[in-house]
Amino acid sequence: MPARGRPRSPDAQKAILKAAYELLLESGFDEVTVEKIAERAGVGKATIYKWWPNKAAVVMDGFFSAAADRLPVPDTGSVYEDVLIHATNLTAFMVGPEGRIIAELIGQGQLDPALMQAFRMHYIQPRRSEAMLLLNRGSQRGELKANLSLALGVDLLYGPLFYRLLVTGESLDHEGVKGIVALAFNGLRA
Amino acid sequence: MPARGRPRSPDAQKAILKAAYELLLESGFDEVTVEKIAERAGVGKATIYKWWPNKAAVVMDGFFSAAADRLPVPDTGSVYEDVLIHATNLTAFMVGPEGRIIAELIGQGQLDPALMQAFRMHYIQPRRSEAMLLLNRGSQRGELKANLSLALGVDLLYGPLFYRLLVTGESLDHEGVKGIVALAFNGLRA
DNA sequence: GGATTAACTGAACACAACGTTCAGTAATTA
DNA sequence: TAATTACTGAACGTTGTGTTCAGTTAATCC
Repeated sequence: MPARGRPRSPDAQKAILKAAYELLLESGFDEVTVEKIAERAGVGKATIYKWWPNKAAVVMDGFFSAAADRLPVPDTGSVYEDVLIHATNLTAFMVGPEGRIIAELIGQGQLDPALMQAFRMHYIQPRRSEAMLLLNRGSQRGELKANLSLALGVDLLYGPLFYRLLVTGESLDHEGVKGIVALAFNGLRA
Repeated sequence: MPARGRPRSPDAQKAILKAAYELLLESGFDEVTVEKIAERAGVGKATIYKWWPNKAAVVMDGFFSAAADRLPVPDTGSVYEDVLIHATNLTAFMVGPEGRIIAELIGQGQLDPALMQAFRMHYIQPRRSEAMLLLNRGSQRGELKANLSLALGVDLLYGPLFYRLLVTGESLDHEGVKGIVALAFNGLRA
């Protein structure tokens, strides 16, 4: 059942998302305005409001469509190694230019529940699933505490990383990640 | 050296901070406007801008002046017990009405470095200092790993709490806190 | 091909909040 | 009394949001 009238322009959609992401990367969330997105995308402002309810929604969609790649999920045979690699990759992302974006979007999310839910669904949950996969494999191999809750394990491992990114603002280099993961693992091991 | 002209009105200051905090509690950060604060405080808007650079600054100051009490620092003789109590108290705060405020302020902080720095100085650091005091006592008693970095220990214990508050949105009841603290402590113990 | 349907553009608009400015008035010290 | 500084109340400019509307374009249906 093909639509009746003029179809939605895929080019316009792509251009909008791309422009939104570029502007976000260049200048930060509250420098981005819907008018600028429209201008750069070569599109009428009304078109944007036709498909997204507000600025935050477009910008977040732009982020998802640009940064949708999932992190590689390592499989070295050791949970500890796997988690260290995964956490290191995630951290590398978070301290780069994308990290400021993630922080800003989570920040905005604190004022906008719908936005936060979208961010959880599209970004947080996938990362958690990846991590839980690793932990689950280790658990099956008997490398972890018998009745360990995987979700709790993820909280313990990744919580401190986000805590630093969002709250304390401390730097997060490779050594830092290693320290956190190592210490947390003392608690998780069989 | 008493000031030259008319002195700053302490009543006005108090009224402004009180109004800001009340509005924040009632309606959330972006429902609060400077005009509403001025109106409720019975004060000219110009007076507010005379003493604070922007809305975020007044609102945060209002929060500090209302919620400035530090958490009681327990001393049971057991680090584990002490930390559990402290973490439980902090969590109780964070899941209450104040918790939404904390999340909103940290959220705003992601877009405003000066604001975030103020929040760290007035709220985050004191909590961390309290926690480090507890850990330090335990360390002196030999209850913790020999060369444990106290700062890292705090990250491991409190990171997951903030992570849940700000990122995953999972509920945080007493059992949840207990689970996190217990698991983290496996990693910290001697 | 003509009629219909729906999307897109571009411009105008109303609205809200921010932050500024200014004239007039109040409180304090020299 | 003069000088100084703060406070009020109102007006103002600016920016960004989100809406609306007339005109145009791209598709399907008959």
